[in-house]
Amino acid sequence: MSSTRHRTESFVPAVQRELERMIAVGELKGGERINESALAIKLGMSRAPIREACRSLEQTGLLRSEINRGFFVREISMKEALDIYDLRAHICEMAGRLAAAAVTAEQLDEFDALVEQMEAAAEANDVGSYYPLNVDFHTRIITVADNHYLAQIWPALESSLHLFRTRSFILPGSLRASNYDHRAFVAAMRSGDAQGAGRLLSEHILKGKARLLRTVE
Amino acid sequence: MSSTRHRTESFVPAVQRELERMIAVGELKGGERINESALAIKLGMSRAPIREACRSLEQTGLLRSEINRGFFVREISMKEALDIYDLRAHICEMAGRLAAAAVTAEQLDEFDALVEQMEAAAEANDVGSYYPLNVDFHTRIITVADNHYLAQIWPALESSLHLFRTRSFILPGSLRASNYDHRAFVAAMRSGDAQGAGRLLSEHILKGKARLLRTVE
DNA sequence: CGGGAACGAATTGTCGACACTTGGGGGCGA
DNA sequence: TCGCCCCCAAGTGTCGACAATTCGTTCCCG
Repeated sequence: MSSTRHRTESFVPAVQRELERMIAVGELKGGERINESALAIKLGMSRAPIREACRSLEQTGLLRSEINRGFFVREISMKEALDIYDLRAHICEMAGRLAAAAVTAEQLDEFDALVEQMEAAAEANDVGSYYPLNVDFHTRIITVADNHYLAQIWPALESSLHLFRTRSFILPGSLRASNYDHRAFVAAMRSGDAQGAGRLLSEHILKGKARLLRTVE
Repeated sequence: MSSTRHRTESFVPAVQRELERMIAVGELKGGERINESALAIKLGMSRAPIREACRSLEQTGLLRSEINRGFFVREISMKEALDIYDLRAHICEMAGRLAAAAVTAEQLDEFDALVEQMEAAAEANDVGSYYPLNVDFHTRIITVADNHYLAQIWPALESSLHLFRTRSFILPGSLRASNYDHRAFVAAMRSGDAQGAGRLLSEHILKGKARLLRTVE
């Protein structure tokens, strides 16, 4: 992105990641407009790759576009956040089921390792460590499920929740409970209980939804 | 798109629709490369909006991009096609359930009207009429389900099947059977049986998958 | 003192140009 | 004859520019 590395990787994916990061971290807030020129200068490139990246993110639901006004960080209503949880839960039922049927012994060990890491983070109430591990855990399930289109739509559901400041909804006390679910899910996979694994994972998401609802009241 | 209508609608959505059409109709075939310059000339515009539209379609899964080689129409393997059916079926279970719970009397009548139109097309073995009606029917279910993210991911699943020449898989005889499912689904919605509606819709998709499988053997 | 039109700055949507990369064909050596 | 390398055409990735549009502000009129 700096200067003279030519044509070995397109700018577009980099911009895409950068925008996702800015949104996830809160540098860009819901409803805010993307200033293409300013971002282009900041990243040391022209507006063309910026706009292409924005088009991508528009399709994933992170941005929206208004004619002649450019791209805006999408704002997500409470209803939409709950919509996402419902859909994620339903999709996870399938993902968990497929993953349980396809998971290998090595993968199971990797899941165990992740759970242990999360356990440590949960004990320390270290949300900053827990969060990415949690994302990794769920992404890995999708990967193991081995359904191309499942993997394709997952990022949209995952990243859109960033619009809602997900982190603030992870109450310190809930980390342990959340990881308890993970452990149970892995156990179900290990025992070959596909149906159960799917159900557990779905319920796990719905608990997250319930936590969200509780924080609003 | 012609000449001097300025800035009342962006070119990008138009290009997007045009590319989708070309793919659906078969003017662009799986694996084929999008020649940006040629398409730009053909549509009477520069390459910028073309590329932005391609980025969008890349995200939806209709195109893929290779560094320094541009955009290609995505090819879809048999496994991926079956993946889509599985995912569609699972998602439709939810969509049907939600739709049944939210549908209004007027909407039910609209569904009935659609079913009648499809019935006529089925009787006449007119796949060309049946197909868009069928797409409309399912899209409408998603709309009625009223889950924003459900509606967002649906087009990707819907359009990706175009890559597989869906039409050829609609065997003449299957139109009636397919519409029989539609009728049963609407009936379930009307009777307020949300669970049943979801199940019926899911099974309806799985029958499509089964038909696809049968055509290969 | 308030509302609205008109001006100007800021920003988007699109364009044409250019450097670089890729793929293919012809020529050269073996 | 076969294989390799070089060169060239085709085409992408990115850039800078420009017209059209939006937004904020000022100014005018009531």
